[in-house]
Amino acid sequence: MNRMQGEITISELAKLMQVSTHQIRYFEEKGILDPAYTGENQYRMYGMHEIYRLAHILLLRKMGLSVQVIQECLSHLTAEQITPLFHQALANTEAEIRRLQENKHFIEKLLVEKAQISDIEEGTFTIVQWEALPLKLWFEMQAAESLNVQKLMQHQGKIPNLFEKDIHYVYNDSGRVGMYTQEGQGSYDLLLPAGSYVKRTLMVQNEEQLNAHIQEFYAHVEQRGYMCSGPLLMVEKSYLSLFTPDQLHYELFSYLANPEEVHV
DNA sequence: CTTCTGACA
DNA sequence: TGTCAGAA
Repeated sequence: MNRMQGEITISELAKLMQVSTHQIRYFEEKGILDPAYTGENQYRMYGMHEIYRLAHILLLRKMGLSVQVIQECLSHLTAEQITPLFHQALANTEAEIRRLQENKHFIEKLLVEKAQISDIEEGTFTIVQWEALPLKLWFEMQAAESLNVQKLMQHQGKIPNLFEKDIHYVYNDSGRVGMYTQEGQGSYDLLLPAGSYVKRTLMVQNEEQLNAHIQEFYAHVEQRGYMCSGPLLMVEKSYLSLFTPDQLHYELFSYLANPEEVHV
């Protein structure tokens, strides 16, 4: 009987616009959406005008604008003043899309690598073919050292999403080890040549086991009569521990000069 | 039964 | 942002 033109209650408005009643009251508190009037029992009532207004607020909010800015948009600002805000919103959502794409790629990579773990029996030696592998230097340290907290702190920030990446340890002859990541952006610090490589994948729980496996790798190479030259490459894939708690995943590679003489 | 306000995590 | 209590 008190409905003059078919106004609706806050919960009806909420359902209509797919938001919570709490949110509608919040907008009111922030001074961007007043009810058409408030009725006898203090109920807020809303009409078409408020519905359109709320629709606008929701659009602006989707663009990532703060309630503060929305307030200005809907009151003071001219079309010319609002336009740059939309350009900014466009740039922001493009950035967000890129972020989500990266996220997607990493998840896909995880699943591919997981499948490879299941495929290859632990501890097998294989021969693999590569295209040239460009690597970007992260930092260098002594071969006897390991990647510890201090090293991480010293060289933090240079590599975004470090723990989603394959960390390449390149042990050269001079007793130093270079820490590299795969950076495809054209510029690289080290180019591992295309060709055949002896490969050994392994899982360890601590550094002693890792060192043991490295010795074993050398021994195996020598015993089989492989002619290996160049640095030893060790690839750490820390994210694979997601599948096997307490186990660290590494791959050892060494360039193979005489692949034709090799018998499996 | 619905909404309001205020408080809290 | 969701939830909850107490009141209207």
